[in-house]
Amino acid sequence: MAPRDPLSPAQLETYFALMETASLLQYAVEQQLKADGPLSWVQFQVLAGLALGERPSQRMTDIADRVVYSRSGLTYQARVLEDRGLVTRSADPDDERGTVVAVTPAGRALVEQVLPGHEAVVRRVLLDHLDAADGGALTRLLQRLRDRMRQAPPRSARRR
Amino acid sequence: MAPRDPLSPAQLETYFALMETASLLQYAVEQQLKADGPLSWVQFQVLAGLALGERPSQRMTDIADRVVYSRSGLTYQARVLEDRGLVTRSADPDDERGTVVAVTPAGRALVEQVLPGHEAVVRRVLLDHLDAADGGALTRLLQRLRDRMRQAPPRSARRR
DNA sequence: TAGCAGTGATTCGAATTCGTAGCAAGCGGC
DNA sequence: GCCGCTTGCTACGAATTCGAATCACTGCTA
Repeated sequence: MAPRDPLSPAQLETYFALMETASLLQYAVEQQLKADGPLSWVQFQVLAGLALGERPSQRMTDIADRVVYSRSGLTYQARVLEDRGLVTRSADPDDERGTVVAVTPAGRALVEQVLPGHEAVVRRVLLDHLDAADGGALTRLLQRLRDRMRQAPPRSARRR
Repeated sequence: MAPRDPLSPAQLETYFALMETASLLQYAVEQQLKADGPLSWVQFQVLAGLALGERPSQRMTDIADRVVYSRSGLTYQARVLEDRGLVTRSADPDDERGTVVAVTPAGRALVEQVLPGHEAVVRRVLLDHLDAADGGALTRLLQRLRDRMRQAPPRSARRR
């Protein structure tokens, strides 16, 4: 990690404003998820990724990388979600080491249940402060940043 | 929380891209802070806010709101930082209920020690992907969002 | 095809995070 | 000046989070 010149105040501000905005938004949606689910933020991310995404079942490590979480932490959460009947875990037929997590109908139903209130919070806290042009610009910038960051080895790739 | 229409895919993408970008960036800087401090993300935020900001001593609740953290969680972290000699805690002379946290010289030294490597990570993961125009646009948008979100009652204001 | 490094997941223990309850001090109305 | 309510912080218990160690299975290579 070769240190170069210090960051300018404007650069530091980009960084801090990003982290601060995300923290405030996350706290706001967590309140809603707890009240309407209850679901934690990570539980919502896991469930929503399965229920709303392309693939209704995914492997543990893929989920952990998607939500930027430790694999052991995801094991814990997967058990919690399974105990609540929101997902199932089964051995991957293609690779006996792997575990495939799949949403259940109850899991889908819970996502549908919390989603309207969730979207309302996102609208109120985030989207209502962006007009169409700003929203588009912000989304493009963030998408590009996310895609670049995803180029790096995922969290699960740490040495052992 | 009156639900209105569902969000468009583009709107959902704004939301998820923001949260995902922040998560990836946070994970990256946490690795550096752990290696060079060691400091956790919240510890760094607390210390850096005191060492680099305007006010080198702040009240517990103000710090908790600034870093979007629970007050009891901040009590724990303040004790940890105090035990390591990085901050001091003392009664607020103006309000005997209050506790004022102040960085020590050792705390400042530690921030100075981790900062170059920290900035290098921020540069590599975030800033290197933004040219001047994009960085400026992103910063302006995020600053405005953050300021709007800060208009809402802070986390410490929850009912008891 | 036996050996073995690599990968997927879980277990375990330690550290942390949070909400609630409780304590102490301020503040307003009377 | 006193009571009742609020506010600032900490104590406590329960839940969660993480990394390291471990177990099981894959697939490469000699």
